[in-house]
Amino acid sequence: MSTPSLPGFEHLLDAPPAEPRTTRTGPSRDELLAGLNEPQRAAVVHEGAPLLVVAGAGSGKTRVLTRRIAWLISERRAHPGSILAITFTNKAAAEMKERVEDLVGKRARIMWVSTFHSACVRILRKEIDRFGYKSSFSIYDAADQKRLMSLVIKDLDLDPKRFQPGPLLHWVSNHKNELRDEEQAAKDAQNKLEETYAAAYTLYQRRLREANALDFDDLIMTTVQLFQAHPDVRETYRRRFRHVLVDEYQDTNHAQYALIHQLCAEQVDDGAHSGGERVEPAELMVVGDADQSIYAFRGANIRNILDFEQDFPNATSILLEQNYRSTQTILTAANSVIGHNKGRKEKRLWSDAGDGERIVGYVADDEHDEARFVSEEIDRLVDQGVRAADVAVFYRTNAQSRVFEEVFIRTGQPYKVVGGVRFYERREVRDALAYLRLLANPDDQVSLRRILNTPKRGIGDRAVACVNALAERDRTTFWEALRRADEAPGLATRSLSSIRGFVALIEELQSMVAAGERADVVLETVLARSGYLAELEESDDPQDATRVENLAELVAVAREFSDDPVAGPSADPADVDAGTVAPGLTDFLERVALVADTDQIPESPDGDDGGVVTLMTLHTAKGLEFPVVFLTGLEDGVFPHARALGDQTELEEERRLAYVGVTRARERLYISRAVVRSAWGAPSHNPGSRFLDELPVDLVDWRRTEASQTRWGRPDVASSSPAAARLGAPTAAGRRNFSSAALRADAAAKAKPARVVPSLEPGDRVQHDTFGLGTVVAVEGSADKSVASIDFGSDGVKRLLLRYAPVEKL
DNA sequence: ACAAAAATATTTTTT
DNA sequence: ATATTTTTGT
Repeated sequence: MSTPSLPGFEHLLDAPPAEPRTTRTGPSRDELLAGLNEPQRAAVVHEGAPLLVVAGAGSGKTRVLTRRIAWLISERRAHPGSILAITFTNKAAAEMKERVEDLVGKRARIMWVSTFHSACVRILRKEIDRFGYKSSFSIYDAADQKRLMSLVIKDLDLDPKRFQPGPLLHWVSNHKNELRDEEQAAKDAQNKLEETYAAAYTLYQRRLREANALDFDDLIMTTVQLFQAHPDVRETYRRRFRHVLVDEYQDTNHAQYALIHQLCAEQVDDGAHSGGERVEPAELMVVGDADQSIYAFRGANIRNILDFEQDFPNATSILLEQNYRSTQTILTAANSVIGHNKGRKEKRLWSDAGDGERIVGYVADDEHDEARFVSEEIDRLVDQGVRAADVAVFYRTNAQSRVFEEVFIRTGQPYKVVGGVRFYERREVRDALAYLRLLANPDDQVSLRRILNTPKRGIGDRAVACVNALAERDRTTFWEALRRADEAPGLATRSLSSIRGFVALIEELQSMVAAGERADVVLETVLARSGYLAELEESDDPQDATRVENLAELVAVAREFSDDPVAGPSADPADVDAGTVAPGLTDFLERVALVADTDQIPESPDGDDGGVVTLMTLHTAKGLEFPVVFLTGLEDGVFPHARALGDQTELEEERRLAYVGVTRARERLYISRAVVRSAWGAPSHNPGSRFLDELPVDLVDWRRTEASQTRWGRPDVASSSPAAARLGAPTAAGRRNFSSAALRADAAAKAKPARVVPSLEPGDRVQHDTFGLGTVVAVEGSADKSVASIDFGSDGVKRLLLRYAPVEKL
């Protein structure tokens, strides 16, 4: 047969397919099917037609997925490199990979197990040059998008009152999820307003392109477009992936659906010459549960799972209803709540684990009272021998975590907030990353402008405007214009020399990256040489101290990453496996962009200290399970969220969220609400959540009800009553600086020996790429750590790290 | 150009 | 109530 190039594993084509170890080092048939019930087994061994597995909560779908992959590899002799498994989070991907590896060994490593986004990035890094992007493209997250859109609004002179970045981006995102590009949006505009939106979309895309950047939604849409525009590329991947598995299928959006379809659907013969022989489509298995679809707000289309059988003709489906996680009490409650949704396919979870404990309910005076109840209850449970790590507290919105944190800090209960104020969204972290991104992609305008004057180096709005004018006049990038700032009309000399300093800094750092330096070393150098760290360290603001700690942690993350030989996701795993590709700066940035959760992962069960209590939103909780769960804030307006109250569709999504929450619990479930809750500023009085009424009455043991409370706003005479709190006596809470494990930045990062470190002595004349001619004043340090002070005349005396500085001895 | 003061948005949920 | 953005003052 003719062998078209399969990216990244040409070497495999030469080797005989049956490696000796496939004979019988792997698990036996029986091992792979052990402990599975009938439908689970059927799913594992299914062959051929597309398969939909409808997996109720706790029905062991992860097990089915991992066993199936192992089965494909060891029983059906599928090459691991021909398997693509899509999960919802990177964490889930890592876990799945690990479990499969446990079953079939190291060769599992070259499978593609990742999120849609990671998989697309991997494809795009390799192929996007066909669309005129550079492979070093940046990935813009929500904050970058917002910044860029703000610029667009300004450029288009739109009324900032009527056109705000948030709603605009939401609109754009919807279009991208539906695979509608800016041209189509413009064509479809029905009225003036939509025309304006489309115009913003168009300019936004142009700016992204100029910045050689893609936003989250682009990652998927662009991959789909790539496959459309270049059938040969699509064929490459169609041939490559013989088995495609998609988890959480109910949360896929249209673009993701289209991608799967491109890879797995029967090829419609367009009559034309597609060159080679037809490829059998990949075997597809999707797993999901329509009742757990909770991401419609970001474009997930529940129809993808409901219509699976139409979309993929002759598909079969398998239903998993037996639950291995929870007590029957919890399942009955869950079934009862979700049963209030209309038009769903009936599905009743059952368990043979017995009834277990009744659900405990509590009506609190206010959110503090609720938190206190939770905290005291956890104390009691711990006394009874429950481990703190087995307990989770769920809430609807991130803001609600605060009260719990306050109480836990006061009582000394160790806890961990998953998600929330994300590490990677802190200002200092974003600043540091902006430097790195600029180094990887000099066209990245958003990052460039973010750090241009951070720390303050005297490059103000005026200077930026001048440079920008130059860039526009000469149709170059902003960065290019910066480098040629001396040609910019109207630029103050002062600003010019600042800019030169900045350019020199970046260029030196770039040379470090070009030399293949480790991400952590680059990062440390950035922090030191930019003066960013120094500025924070000199400040008296106590917040800046935690910022320094956060940066130290970032360095630690980078170091850990650089030490991990299999970390690089952008490289093809086949390459990584061959040991040729070490994780680089780009890989690190990718990890950071695509992984939402660093503080993530609730404590692993090891250790003997009982671990920590986990706090998270209901959305984050999806896919997890805990022996004890507290479901808090069950009030109309909070959960279900106020915005959903008027809309039947949204209300049903909230109900599914409740269903997800309830089914996370294994043994004990607590539900609570507060009569009064203070939402940004003023307190508000919320009625109980309608979901509470949907629970079977006899399943809930109400410890305290509204009726048992005192009438006229005078609860028990305790110092902690709301009344007392209102009159001064502000709790000593103050500001909480819940810094995560402070990692000392005992720098001393060993640097690799570099090649040509010019040996200089005071008095030597040198040539610098940016500053021109200079005279060496002093040299400190030795070998590759040497720093020279060089007088560049009008540009002043610079201290340069010789290993990276673009200087030449004359 | 920068710091301080004032206005303004922000609270849905995330890759 | 807090964080961020914009305006004002030096």
